[in-house]
Amino acid sequence: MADSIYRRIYAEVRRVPRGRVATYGQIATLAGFPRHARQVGYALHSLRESEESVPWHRIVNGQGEVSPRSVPGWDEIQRELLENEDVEFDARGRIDLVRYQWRPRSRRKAAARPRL
DNA sequence: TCCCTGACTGGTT
DNA sequence: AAACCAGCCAGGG
Repeated sequence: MADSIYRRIYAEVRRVPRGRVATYGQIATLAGFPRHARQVGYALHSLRESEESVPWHRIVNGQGEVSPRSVPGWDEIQRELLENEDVEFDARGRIDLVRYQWRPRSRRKAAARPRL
């Protein structure tokens, strides 16, 4: 299995608290794999029900929007899950990362782009 | 084992 | 602003 890397990714995703979001790139960096944002997406894609403890819905893309997936309808579910956690979407369907992005260590200006 | 595909991102055109 | 392009990695046929 690919767990060595996927495991690290899931572990980081699990750290994202309710009502907050993280970006794919951010998770990749936190997991120790800078520039592997795409792998984070793949890892989440391969999630099974058995891993439902992973809050996949709290992961959004670098622009604060829910990434479109191959299966239509999923994005709506993700948005609902986030709204249930009081995460707000603007008229363009985007989340204000400055306000909602999870910042584990220090709270900085929270650039919309986590430095890779 | 080769080949294809897929929840991304940042930099260039 | 939109389209392209190059990295990046694992799993299934």
